[in-house]
Amino acid sequence: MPSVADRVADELRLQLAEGVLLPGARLTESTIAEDLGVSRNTVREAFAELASERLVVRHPNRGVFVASLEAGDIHDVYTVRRVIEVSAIRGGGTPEAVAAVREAVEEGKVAAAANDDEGLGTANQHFHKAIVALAGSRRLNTIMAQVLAEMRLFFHKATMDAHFYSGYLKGNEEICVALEAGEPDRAAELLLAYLDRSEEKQAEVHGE
Amino acid sequence: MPSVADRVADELRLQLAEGVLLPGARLTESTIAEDLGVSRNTVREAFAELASERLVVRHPNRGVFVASLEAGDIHDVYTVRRVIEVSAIRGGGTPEAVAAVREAVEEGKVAAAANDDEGLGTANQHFHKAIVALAGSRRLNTIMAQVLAEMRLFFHKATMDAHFYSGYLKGNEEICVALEAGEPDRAAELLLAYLDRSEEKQAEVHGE
DNA sequence: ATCGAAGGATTGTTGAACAATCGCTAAATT
DNA sequence: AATTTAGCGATTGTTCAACAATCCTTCGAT
Repeated sequence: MPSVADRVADELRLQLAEGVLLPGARLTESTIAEDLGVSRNTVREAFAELASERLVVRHPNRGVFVASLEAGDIHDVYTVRRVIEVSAIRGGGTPEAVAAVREAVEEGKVAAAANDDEGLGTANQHFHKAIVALAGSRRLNTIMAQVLAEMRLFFHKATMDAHFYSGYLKGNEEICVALEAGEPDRAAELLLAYLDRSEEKQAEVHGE
Repeated sequence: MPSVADRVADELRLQLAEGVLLPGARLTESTIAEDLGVSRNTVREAFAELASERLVVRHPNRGVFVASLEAGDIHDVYTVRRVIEVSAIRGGGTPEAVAAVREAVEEGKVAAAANDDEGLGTANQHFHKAIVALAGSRRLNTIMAQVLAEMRLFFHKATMDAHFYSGYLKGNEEICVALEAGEPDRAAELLLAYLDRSEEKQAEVHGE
């Protein structure tokens, strides 16, 4: 039974992920409390949760705002991803963990066949989540989950075209094959190149 | 102007770091509110902050308890450290960042000369913080800070002897030298060995 | 001894209140 | 006219008091 504060946080997370709440938007305690039919205090607890995930930033005495990533933040996020994902993949991982990676790749193929852009995006996230899971660390998994949630925030502004995603799809397949072939170092190289390309694209789309 | 909730969180963090509050101990909202002269609601917000840092765990409807690391958690924490620290040191880092590593090493020497065990411990933490800072990522820095805070929690139970720390001291010096010599890969090897040794020791001290 | 039913304590949540602070507007000063 | 100042309104930060929900324990019944 999740607490009310958790449900509020979930609802807000959803709205953030779906782009209902755009970066920079202000979240007023009272209106959210009314909208969701909860107390202001409960909203406050939810805010604390979201703030700890960097999805939202608190300006003391001014309110909380949907986090918006600056150019520097994009590089920072990709630095984290390079460090974590590349290390995780270098370790190889258990057969089950590798199977999960494969599963994410297939999920992407299905979405691509169905022309489901939304599904392609989530499949891609599942792929990277599975990559990190190779390390078998609970803490790394949650760290990665937070980074991915943070990235979803500006994916909306950057709404990349379908070709972009299908490019990812092919790359993921290659990485997965290298992994399955027992060549984690090669997989790591491919992943690294992928991340560099992705960051470049993001920086480009995100302006200046 | 830190908010009251922040100050409460700071105070609790302090007590956690100093071992006033031992792992597994229960934190009752009302008593803490009284002790610190704040509202129960404010204590609640502080708890949310600490929980997000894993210093404390919430058992729904039961209360919050000082986090206590199980054997599995120790391995997990060291996995995170291996991934982040080794990657960070492999990148080499800017001269200023390397200088910060050197500074932490010297800090340790001073503490050792003064027979200051406490100081030796914090110098060691500064060293690893500086290692991660080589990557130049704000996010990685805060992640590392949290991991170190988490580790401080069970350092008390494990109160390692002075010889243990002085062994660290020598290792840190070697790593630093390798870094300064422009051999980050060798530094990474040393660091990795260090972390493995450290984990082993921790697991040993922590029982079973 | 086992099981189950009160009882007490603590958390989860609400609602209302008030001080502190911020941003804005309009008046006042130069 | 431009800039400073003063005041106003709105929102946050914090407290307090209450109550429902939940858990742990104790006590009693079988």
